[in-house]
Amino acid sequence: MSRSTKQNPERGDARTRLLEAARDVIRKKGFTATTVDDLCKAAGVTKGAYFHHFDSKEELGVAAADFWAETTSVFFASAPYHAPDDRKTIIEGDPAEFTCLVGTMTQETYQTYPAIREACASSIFGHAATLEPDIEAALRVHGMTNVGWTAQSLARHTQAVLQGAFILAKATGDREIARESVDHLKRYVELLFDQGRGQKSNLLERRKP
Amino acid sequence: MSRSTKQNPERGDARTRLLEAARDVIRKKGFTATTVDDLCKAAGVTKGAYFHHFDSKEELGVAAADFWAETTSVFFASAPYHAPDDRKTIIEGDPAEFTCLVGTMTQETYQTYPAIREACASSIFGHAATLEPDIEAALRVHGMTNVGWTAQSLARHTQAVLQGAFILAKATGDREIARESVDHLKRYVELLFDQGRGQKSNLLERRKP
DNA sequence: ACAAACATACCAACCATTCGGTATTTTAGA
DNA sequence: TCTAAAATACCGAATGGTTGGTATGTTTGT
Repeated sequence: MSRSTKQNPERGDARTRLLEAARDVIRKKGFTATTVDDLCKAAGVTKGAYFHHFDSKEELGVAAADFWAETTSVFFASAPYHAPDDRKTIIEGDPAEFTCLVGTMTQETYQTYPAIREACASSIFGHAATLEPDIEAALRVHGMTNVGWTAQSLARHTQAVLQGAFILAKATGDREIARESVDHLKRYVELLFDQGRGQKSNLLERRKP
Repeated sequence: MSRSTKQNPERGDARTRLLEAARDVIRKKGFTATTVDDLCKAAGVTKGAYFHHFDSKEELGVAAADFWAETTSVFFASAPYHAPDDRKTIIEGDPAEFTCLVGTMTQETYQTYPAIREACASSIFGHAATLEPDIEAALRVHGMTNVGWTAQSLARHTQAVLQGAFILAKATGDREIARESVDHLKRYVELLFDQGRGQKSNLLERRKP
């Protein structure tokens, strides 16, 4: 993929560097406020290179959302909470990693750039979907059925909390407030499964280890 | 406040109409993508009137955030869940009302327009603060102490959930998904207070250092 | 040689803001 | 109360910098 040269070892990487620049700059300034020149400067690339790789700014937005989905999927897959053995571990991890590009872009593009909105939605709900098996496994482990909510909706709720937590963090400039929301989410999940355990022992006398 | 005329009964209302236009247009397109012309057209006002009332676009952003805080405070104060009665009623109300202007603007302006970010933060946390007395009252009613969380953090968490829920709604184009997140939040609050009621001594034992 | 990857110069549309001017209301003095 | 002047509200064409995009040339690997 990379076409490096003796003179310029960066050559051939323009596309990737532009996507990384998009990830960083758009999260700070937003999609609309980020100009093509901003991206070129941040990536150390000329406009010619930019429009060689992306036909329009919209196309870059879509590519950036896809890039985000791919790169953070790697993070998701290797995250400790992806070990499907206990419900407490579902929400572990560093919330700073969730300064979500696609959440930011969604707000700006949902009415104006349908293609970008769609790519963002895929990323958000793709991530949510990776949590579902864990939640379902936890439900099974605790023998919980008919709980009044679905694994899918809880998985999506975690995404909502993270997105919202980051808005509060941006509003204050302090990420601690985001962690507090994540703590509430964690407590919620614990209560959900504690309640499940209690109900089960009530119904089935003794619970299994 | 209104300075109506025989010829033009709308005269004197330009400022208010611009703020209403800002509320509506910015929520759809975002702050940066919304041009001054957009606002003038939506408000039925000329550029001259716009810059008579607002020295800059940034100033309008601040004014719009303040306007939002004022107008939605009225809604908050009259909302049914503001009766400090029972915990279940805390989250009632129409989530569609929370298509939050200040949440949207926060994402776009937190790095580029500190004044707007500040006004948005005031609105968000001002609303959160109105929930605190209710939560504290509910804690008192249930005789709960040392619960490991504060009324402030729970109040802020509700704002986070609402903000996040709306991002998901924008991503899907379906507001039902927002309601699901609010349902999870409601369930969380119920569990918090159920636990307080059912196992008060147990809770105190476990949490005490 | 050929195509992909990049560079440079340029442009037309757009956008926030300015500014000279008019209409209307309020204020202050006689 | 009447009036002149000051203040406020509004108008809309002009401006100048910015922006996404283009046209065209150059370099590089195969």
